[in-house]
Order: sequence, then C-alpha cells, then structure tokens
Amino acid sequence: MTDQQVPSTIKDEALIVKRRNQMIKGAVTLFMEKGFHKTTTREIAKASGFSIGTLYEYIRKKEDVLFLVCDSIYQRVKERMEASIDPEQTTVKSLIQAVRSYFQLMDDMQDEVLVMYQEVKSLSREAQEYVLQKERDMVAMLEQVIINSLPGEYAEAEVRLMANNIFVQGQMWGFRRWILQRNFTIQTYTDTQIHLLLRGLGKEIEGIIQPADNAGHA
Amino acid sequence: MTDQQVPSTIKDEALIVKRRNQMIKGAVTLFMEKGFHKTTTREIAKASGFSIGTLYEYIRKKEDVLFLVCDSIYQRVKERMEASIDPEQTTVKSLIQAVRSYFQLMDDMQDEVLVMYQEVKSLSREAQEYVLQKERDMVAMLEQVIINSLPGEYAEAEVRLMANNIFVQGQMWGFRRWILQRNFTIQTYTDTQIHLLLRGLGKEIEGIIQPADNAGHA
Amino acid sequence: MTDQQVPSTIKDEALIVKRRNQMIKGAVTLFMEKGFHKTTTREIAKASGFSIGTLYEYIRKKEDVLFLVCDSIYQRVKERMEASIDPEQTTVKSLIQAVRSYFQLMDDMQDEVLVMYQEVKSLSREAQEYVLQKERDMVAMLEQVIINSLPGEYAEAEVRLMANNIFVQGQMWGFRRWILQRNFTIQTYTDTQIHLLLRGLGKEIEGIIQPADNAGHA
Amino acid sequence: MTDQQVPSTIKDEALIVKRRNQMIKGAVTLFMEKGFHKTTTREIAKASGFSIGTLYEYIRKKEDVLFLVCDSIYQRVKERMEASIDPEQTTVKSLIQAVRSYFQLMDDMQDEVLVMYQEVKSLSREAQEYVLQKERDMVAMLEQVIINSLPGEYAEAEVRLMANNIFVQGQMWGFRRWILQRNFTIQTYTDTQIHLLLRGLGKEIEGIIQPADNAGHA
DNA sequence: CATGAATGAGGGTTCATTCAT
DNA sequence: GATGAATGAACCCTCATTCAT
Repeated sequence: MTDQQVPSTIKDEALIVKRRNQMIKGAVTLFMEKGFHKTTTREIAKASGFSIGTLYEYIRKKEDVLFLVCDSIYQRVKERMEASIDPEQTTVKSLIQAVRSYFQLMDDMQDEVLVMYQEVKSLSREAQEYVLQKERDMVAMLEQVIINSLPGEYAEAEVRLMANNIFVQGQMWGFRRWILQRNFTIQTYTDTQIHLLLRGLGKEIEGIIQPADNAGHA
Repeated sequence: MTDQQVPSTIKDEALIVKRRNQMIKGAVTLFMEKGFHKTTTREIAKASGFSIGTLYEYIRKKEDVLFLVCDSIYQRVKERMEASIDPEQTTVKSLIQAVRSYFQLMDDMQDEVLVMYQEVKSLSREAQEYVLQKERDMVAMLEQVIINSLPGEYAEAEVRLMANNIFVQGQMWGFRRWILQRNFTIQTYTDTQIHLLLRGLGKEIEGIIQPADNAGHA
Repeated sequence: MTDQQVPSTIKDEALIVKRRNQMIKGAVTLFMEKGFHKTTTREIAKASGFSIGTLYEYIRKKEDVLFLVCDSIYQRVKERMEASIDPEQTTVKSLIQAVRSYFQLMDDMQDEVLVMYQEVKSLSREAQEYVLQKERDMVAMLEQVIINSLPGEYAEAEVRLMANNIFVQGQMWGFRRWILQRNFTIQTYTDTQIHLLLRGLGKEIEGIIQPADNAGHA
Repeated sequence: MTDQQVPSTIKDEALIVKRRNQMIKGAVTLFMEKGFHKTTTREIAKASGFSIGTLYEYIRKKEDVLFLVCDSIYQRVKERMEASIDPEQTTVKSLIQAVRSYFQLMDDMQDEVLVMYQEVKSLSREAQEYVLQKERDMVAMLEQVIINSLPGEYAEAEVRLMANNIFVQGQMWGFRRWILQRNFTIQTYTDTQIHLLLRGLGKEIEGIIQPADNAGHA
C-alpha cells in the first residue's frame, strides 16, 4: 500500500509503489556513502533511474525520501522479525532462537540500520514519532519472548531492560562494526551475547548454549 | 593544550584555547538543537560571542568546529572516567562502582553524547579515527576493571563484549532516552543493569548488589 | 467563431469553442485571485475541468490562455457597448445614456477589467497590439457619441481627450475600487462624473443632469 | 533613512542606503523591460553592479526588491509634489500651476509610474496597503488645492472625484502613452485637460487658461 | 587581532511542455 | 480526442569562505 504520510501527484498507485522502491533502493546506498545532508536530490534521482522532475512527482520535499527510506527499513526489519519469531513459544530454546535470528537480521541489514541510526534525527518530530512506534513494537516482541520463555525468572523492569539491551546489541553489531567486527564474526558475537545473557540460569540451561571456541568458560 | 589537529592563524596559544572554548560551548547547544548541518557558521560565531571573521581565525573549515566539539566531549568523558575509576582495584565492589560512576557520567553528559552519536559520521575519516581511538581507550579501561575484579570468571571474548555492552548501555541511556527515561531513573536503570550484568556470579556476590524495588527477584 | 490567433490540434471547431470557453471561465477566476504568473497550467486545466494534456490540445503556450482571456473580455465589453450605445443619436441625453451604460458595464465586469489591466503587459507585443485595437474602437465609439451629441461644442483634441477620459474613468471604477468604492456607489459615481463632464454647457443642459444628493452644487 | 519594512543583514546603514539605491536603479529598468516576474534575481544583481550573494545581504526575498522599487517611486513622486505644490495658495492660477507641475512630473517619471501600475499587485497585501497610503496622501493634496482655489464651487464628492480624476489623468499620460502620445505632447495634453477641467467657471477664469493651438474653441 | 561586507558555487524545488498510451 | 507520467531548464535562495580595512 502507498504510504499515506507522503502524498504524490501521481495517480497510479502501483506506479507510486514501484517508483518509490526504486527511490529507496538508490537513496539508501547514497545515504550510506555520504549521509542524508550531503546527498543531493539530483543524485537521488539519478540513482533511482529517473529525472529530478520525476522524483518530485513522487515526493514533496527531500526529507520525504529520508522518511520513505527509514520507514521502509523499519518495516522490513519488523516483518522479518515477525516472520522468524513466534512469541507464543515457551522454551528457553525459542528465546535463543529469537535472539539468534534477530542478530542475523541485523547482520544482513547492517548498512540500512546504520543509515537509520545516523539520520532519523533529521526527520521532523512527527515522522520520528511515527517511526519510533515501530521500534517500540519490536522491543515489545522481544519482551514477550523473554516473559514466555523464562516465566517468573525476572522482574518486570528487568525484562524490559533485557529486551532493550538485546535490541540495541543487535544494532550495535552494525553501528560499532569497526570495533566489533575485528574480534567477532556474527556467529561468535551471537553466541557470546547469548552466553552472557543467560549466565546463571541453572544447570538445565547450560547444555542448550552451544559453547563456541572463543565463547567457552575459562 | 591547543589541539594540533586544527591549525589557527593566531599566535597567542592561550587566546586560541580561550576562543575555542567559547566556540565549543556555543556550538554544542546549537548542534543539539538543530544538528551540525543545519547550524550555520554565522550562528556558531554569534553563539560564541565573536564575528564570523574571527571564527575563521581559529578554524579552517566548518568541520573543524565539529571536530573540536567531538574531541572536547570525548576528552571530558575520558578525563572524568579516569578520575573516577581505578583499574588497579580488584574487588567486585569496585567494578560496580566503576559502572555506577560511568552511568552517572553518561547521565550528566547525555546531551553531549547524543550530539556526538549523531554527528561523528560527518567528520572526515581521519578525524573519526582520531576520536574513535579515545573510545577504544575507554572500552579498554572497562575491560581492565572487569578482568581485575573478576579474574578467571570470563573468557577473553566475553570480557571484551561485556566492556562494549557496558559502554553502549551507558550511551544508550542518553540516545534512547525517549524510551528508557519513561520507565527508569538513572538510579533504577543503573541498579537493574548491574543486576543483570552480575547475575549468577555466586552467593558471595549477591549481597553487594543493592536490590532496588523494581529490580528485585520475582 | 474560433480565434484564429491561437491554433489548435483539434479539428472539431465546435469543440474548440466549447473547451476554450471552459478554459476562459476557469482561468479568469484564477488570474483574478493570483495573477497570471502565479497561476500554473495545471491549475488552469483543473479549473477548466480537463487534464493538462487536453489543455495543450487547445493552446500552444500558457500565454495563449492569457490572450484568450483578454480577447474574450474585450470582446464582451465591446459587444455590450455596441448593444447599448447608438452612435447615431444626436442628443445630450443620449450621450449621458451612453456614459451611464458604459459605467454600468464597467461595474458589472470590474473583475475582468482589473485582470486585463494588470496582465495585458504579459502578452506578446503583437497580441497586445491586437487587443489594443479593440480598445481604440471603443474609444472611437465614445468620440463619435460626443461629436454627435454636442456638435461644435469642443475642439477635435478636446473630444478625443474627453473620450479617453470617460473610457479610463470607467475602468478606474474597477482598478481604483479600494479608494473609490469607499465613497461612491456606481450610481453616485456615475452621476458625479457626468456632472463634472458637462458643467458649463449652458442652461438648456442643466435640467437633464439629475442632481444627486452628493452631486449637487454647494 | 533605511526602510524598516525590509531588514538587511548588513550593519552599516549608509551602505544599505547606497546599495539599495543601486538596486532600485537597476531593477526599475529591468522591470520596465520585462516585468517583475520575468526578471531574475541574478539579473537584478548584475544590473545593480554586485553579486547575487550581495543582493541577498540587502533583501530577504525577491519581492523585497519590488517593494523597494515601488516605495522609492512613490516617495520620489510624493516629494516632488510636495516641493512644487503649495496647498495654501488660494488662486485658480495656483490650481492650474499644481496640475501643470504634476503632469510634468508624470511625464518625467512615466516609466517608473508604468512599472508601478503593472506590478504593485505582485506585492503582499500589507506592502500594497503601505504603498497605497502614499497614494491617498497625494490625492488628498490635490483635493486641498482644489478646495482652496475654488472655494464653494464644488460639492465635497465632486472635489474628491476631481482630485482622483486629475491623479489618474496624470498617470494615464504614461500608461496609455501608445494612444495619447500620438496625438498630444505633454504640453497640449496638459492644456487640454486643464481646459476641460475648468470649463464653465465663468468669464474671469477664461483669461488664465492659455489657449493652445489644438486646445482652442471650435 | 577583529570585523563584516562580498562572493558565487551549488542546493532544493517548480512548472511549462511533450508524448506514449 | 483525452490522459497524465516524464522531463529538465531555470529559478530563488543559502551559506561557507575570503579578504580588505
């Protein structure tokens, strides 16, 4: 469905979707390379495969491109999370699986996530709010998984914070890549984080956590 | 000492330091309000209390102001960390104290840290590298504290990751403030994070962690 | 009849007339509200009830719309003048009647006349000339009426100027409306102008001029 | 004094006046040739003798140039009227002299007046109001002259209308030049208009009006 | 050392016009 | 005949940077 937040002068809805996808694809790369502010609308148009005039048939202001990009990223992240995480599951194994697939997702989309991290603040307050909500939804999903998997184990505030920690640790893999990716692969990073997360949950848990080479006990 | 990274036409070193401090002070506020790109050099000059001409006696390019600001922030953070953390200490209590004072620091400087988080990417690669080094130093400090406080408890990779986690969790208090500061004060946030961090370290540790109201066991 | 000055790609003459009338009607309002230059072709198309593509089937350039509008206004003014003024009449009464009906016409069409006053200069020189000719015709009509009604009373130059004065005074009712329409209605305005015009023509004339309340002698 | 309606970033008041005068001079010619809308800001800057950047140090928006131009024209007209007309005079001769010098003024400034006539409508409503007031002042001056010169001769409404007529007849010499200046010089135009204006004021007046060749009785 | 006027490259955006469907 | 998506020249305006005083 066309994004109702950003009006277009074009009538053909299907075309809007198609052109905006071209746009988003082209823009993400540019934003990644030079940031939103240093990217010109002409560059966006070119990277999208159409003229500057056409670009402005599908948006009103340059900022709309940023919104479209951010919204699309969040949307894709959210969809993939929903597809790979089942909040109804009630085993520790399913928690581990959730974290694992979320981290994998963050690895796949690290460029996109980095862009978003650095540029959302350039959105209007309302657009930020709109996008922030999606974030809240995702954190809530993680919360639910934790609660279901380890009922009674943590206080409410702890669960909330754990969800936030996991969420940020996923993004951190992307935005601190220059530091982390020297010492970890996404695999070892994931294993080690899970290990730290579930430490001290008792003997019966230990077996589930695959000990990686550099994630083992001393 | 004058920052050797940014040359000035002025000879009087003391004056350079003075003017640049005025500059940084004025600029931080502006960057916080509107971001680096939307802040004009004229605004910076005005906020600094001198003319645009004078501004350019103390820097070469607008980006220099950003560098000066970022560098100053990192410098202040680093100095305060060094002042409050003693890496030679070898008790769990000292680890807790280190985290506690670091989080407090991040609370005090959350605006500055937020600015940095959002604008470093606008620095030249070399400037980023220069500033990144300070970050590495700080993470290394945290690593050292963990190793000293809990020798043999964690694998090397785990320690490195814990240090990174703590470091990011401190900043996260600032850059996710709209989400976190609804549910936590810096006190409860700190307590809960420490609790999660040290879970399962054995009976002898438990007593040290003050159980807060919303950080207690179920 | 189709305006030969503005070619169209459409064959059906009746359709051209119909579409152009839609166009003129829509455009006048827009030109009145925002002026020719600030009105876009898209707005004209929309106000005309068809698409931008269709608009360009009936004109070549945006300026053609302005020409069509101006021409149509002049045409209507001229037609109404010809309908209400009989240059063959030879009485002072008929002169008064002519002025009276011309002023009434200018009151009815003040918006249109104002538009024309402000926008003709945007026409090409040739289009201006074409339209100017209609104006000359109208002034000539007034001249003829004066000559017939008051033979021998004025020198040739005086007649010419009187006709011009009357013509402009009619338009002035529209383009100086913000000043004049505070103090006059079209009735009192007409009466007073006629009074000033015919002053001192001798006793036999006096009776004909209806003395209005605010048009009487001191 | 600097025009308070249009702010400038320049501090030196004298410089503002100087540069704006350059600007007005350059702009009037351009507006005359191609109209306000078809004149670009770069052309204005060039015609003013400075760069586009400098232009914008002295105005905020393109419309400000138009306002400055209109205001300056009205100001000059008003000043010259005040210098040449003495509203205290009480003779018919002085009325004639007033009209004569006003018409001469309109001849001298016909280009400027034409520009204003065609472009004021492009000003913002408030700017128009500001400029309109100057016009009212001038009409009021003419009213006063008529009242003083011919006390008791005309009703109030008549005086008001006469003043308006004279005012517009002066401008008309400029904006209908293509028609009028074929048949009249500014001299014969003035004489004829005065003659028409004062017809029938009695024998004692007649002598004062110089009969011109093409302005004589039949 | 300090000032602020001057510069102009370059950016965002508009809109008249075309043309394939 | 009608439509409306596509185009890109051109416009207004900003702002980092310089340099004469």
